[in-house]
Amino acid sequence: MELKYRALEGMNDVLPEQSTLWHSVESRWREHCRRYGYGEIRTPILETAELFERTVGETSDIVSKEMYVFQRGEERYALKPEGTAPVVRAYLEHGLYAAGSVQKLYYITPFFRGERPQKGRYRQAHQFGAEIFGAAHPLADAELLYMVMDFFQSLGVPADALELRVNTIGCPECRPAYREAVRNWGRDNYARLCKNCQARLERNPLRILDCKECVEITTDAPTIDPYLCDTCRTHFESLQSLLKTLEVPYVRSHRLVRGLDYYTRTTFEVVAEHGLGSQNALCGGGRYDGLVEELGGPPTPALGVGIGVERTLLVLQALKAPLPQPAPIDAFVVAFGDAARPVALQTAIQLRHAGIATDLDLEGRSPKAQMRLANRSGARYAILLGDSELQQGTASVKNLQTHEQTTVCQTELAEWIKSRL
RNA sequence: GGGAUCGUAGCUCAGUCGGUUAGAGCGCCUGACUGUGGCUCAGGAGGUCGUGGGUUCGAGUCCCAUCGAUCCCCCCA
Repeated sequence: MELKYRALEGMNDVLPEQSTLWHSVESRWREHCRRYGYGEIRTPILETAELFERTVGETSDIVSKEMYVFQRGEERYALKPEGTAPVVRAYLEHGLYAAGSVQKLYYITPFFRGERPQKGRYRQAHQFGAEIFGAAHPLADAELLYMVMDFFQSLGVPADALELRVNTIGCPECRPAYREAVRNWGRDNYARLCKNCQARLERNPLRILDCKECVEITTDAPTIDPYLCDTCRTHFESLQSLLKTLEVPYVRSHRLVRGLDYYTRTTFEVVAEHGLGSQNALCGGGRYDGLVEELGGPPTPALGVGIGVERTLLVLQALKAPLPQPAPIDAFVVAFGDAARPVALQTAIQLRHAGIATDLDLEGRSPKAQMRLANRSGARYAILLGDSELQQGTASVKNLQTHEQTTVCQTELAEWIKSRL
């Protein structure tokens, strides 16, 4: 069949078979966040493009070449390319800082990036997010990291299938000096750097550390530790000590600098060994202590995480975890003869009102075909209605597993089935 | 944005050296059984071989272009 319309490149439909899995992971996330004291926030898919240009950064790949932007009238809009900026915007817009103390917000959102699709990377993807506002203490970092690893464990992903990578990238106090140091090192080693990194040198030298092509060369690049200010160093040290106390395994990754401009101090990601191909980061996040103020709010320390839903699903799939099956219906109503068809519909509705998942043939099919449908539906009971049942005000109820058949008064039908499910 | 591989029925795939009317399994529909499913048997529907062009007496098969899918680089969830 030649298709006139198909889903756009990198955009996927989730069919009923798959959506059962989505539901189970989504509800797992909701329950998990509830236990950790989070409230849900939902923000629009569309924001003014400027929000992301200001926060994610004009030079970042996400904004400069992947963001879906369009104009309508005077306003430039963007489909959200990530989850944090809109939440910060909403946090300010609704004065959530006025509630005092710490605010914890979680969400499930689609996001959009115009990249070439590959395994684990799509143009519309979905993200579980969690953000903490107003907590400067490393306790917040530790709790967030623990929560993330705890989430994967609750999904049945064994700890040794994952690697938590943690780093600090300093703050506006101490990072400039480090950035200069990396830049100077880069100038000294200019000829050895790849083309990309030569360009990065002036614009965003820290990203050189993240370059796969230059891995060999950057092993002797300066590390941030000697440059960290007292506050940043203490923060990072106590986070690491807390992780040890909580027995969260992690590795220090000097290369983890992240591609979004708003990060300060703690950055982290979780990579999976199996199931993800080359896009192996399951989640990423960090601290963004300057972002709220940058958007015109009061100085507010904050941090957050984004977990890729599709990638999580791929990892689960690779683990061969048993797929959650959609719950079958409870009853299937079969009409023998045309006179019974309206009664069958009424009966189905009556059972549904009683909370019994019920279906029936909607094509006027033969009894035999209806029985086939009943069998295929997975229903426990077939409710058979024919002339004789209609006359007596009864229904023949057939248990499709045991083949047992009983006559039940139509008025007692719902109760009879309910008590047996 | 660059690259590699792949496009035959709803799905998974055969299809020889270029040769007559396009094949299987699964799934779907009907019947055997006029009011009773699964199993079995019999029959049936379903294809512009992704699309367009070219080579040839002849193209699913060879060539070119194009669209799409998958994966990789880049980047990131």
